[in-house]
Amino acid sequence: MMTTISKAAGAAALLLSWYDRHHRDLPWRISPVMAARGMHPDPYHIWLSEVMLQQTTVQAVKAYFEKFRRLWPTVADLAVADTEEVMKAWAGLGYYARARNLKKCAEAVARDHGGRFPETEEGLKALPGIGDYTAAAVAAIAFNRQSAVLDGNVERVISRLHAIETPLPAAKPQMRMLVAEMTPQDRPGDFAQGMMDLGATICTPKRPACALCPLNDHCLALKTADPETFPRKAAKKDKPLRVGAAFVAVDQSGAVYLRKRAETGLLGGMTEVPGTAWTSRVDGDNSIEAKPFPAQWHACGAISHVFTHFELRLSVHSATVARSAQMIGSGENGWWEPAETLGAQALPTVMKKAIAQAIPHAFKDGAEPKRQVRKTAT
DNA sequence: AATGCGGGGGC
DNA sequence: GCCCCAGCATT
Repeated sequence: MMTTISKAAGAAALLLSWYDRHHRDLPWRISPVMAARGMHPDPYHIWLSEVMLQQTTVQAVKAYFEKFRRLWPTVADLAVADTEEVMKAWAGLGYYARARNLKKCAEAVARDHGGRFPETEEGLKALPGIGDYTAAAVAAIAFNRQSAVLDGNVERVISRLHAIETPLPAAKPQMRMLVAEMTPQDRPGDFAQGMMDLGATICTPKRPACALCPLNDHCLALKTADPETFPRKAAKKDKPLRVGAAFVAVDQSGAVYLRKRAETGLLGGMTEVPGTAWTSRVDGDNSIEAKPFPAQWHACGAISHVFTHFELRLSVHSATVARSAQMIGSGENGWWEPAETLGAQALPTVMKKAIAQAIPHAFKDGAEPKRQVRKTAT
């Protein structure tokens, strides 16, 4: 047992040394050099970046992080922000429950904790949108706590170091124990970030650069097996296909008719154009009752979009509609959005695709997804 | 323990 | 195409 502990401590020292030399420069990060001069990370920045980084790449997060920091410089600013403005700023980043919980969390910190984040894992995890990973990461990075930080990168590194045969997610408790054993009392935050940087740049899913790895002499998978085959994972299910129709109504000024989706579920709280339900049946056609206005609707192709658990194909229809036109059905909570401000709405990517399909120049400055030229929805 | 929940980049 | 990404909430 003592041998195991010493080995872990030696590996941790190597990892920290590597991090000092090879860490990435990120907008929310205090470099080891600056930390040595007494600089501390802002817990608000660490929390904000960690929530954005949940299942999201560093590259995608950078611009959003800067935008949020500019719009809401402190957690108090975010706590009093308009939720709709937060959804607009988050649009395109995905997993929109994160944005709703981000706002709730900021409110809870302001209301229940005097505007300061709790410094313990337990206290952090009690907040909306903060789970095992984020609580440990914020505690370690922002508050120098010796927390075991386990994300997808660390899972890969640990599974290879120990050649863990148990597939994920069953192996997580064992991995967490091994990370806890390896996490140093000194600089736990840098250790966590170092492990994640290692997983992102050296210990990669495909073709890991083992020759450059500071831990290669400790890696059981490298000695006895093929590191690339770790971590073991349960087989994943196939994605079903769903189909539907979307209706892009444009008035004489170029404004587009939009409406708000339900607060919960898929794309919860985000903005959309009217459309049919998305069904798994390819034969049915319920597009008639979903048209928002009586008009000369004309089919203008289809778009395809892949979500986490299904693929969607939407046939897109467009029409020019007088703003005074009689609506079909009732209970619509929609509005006419001017063309100039379309790009600033809380439109998820699939909706931008649909609008761009109907109005090729609807979005300027690269906000426009690639126009898809598919002719049918099947 | 399993499922729902976005979007983009790498290969 | 497939895989993965600094996961969380809910059942």
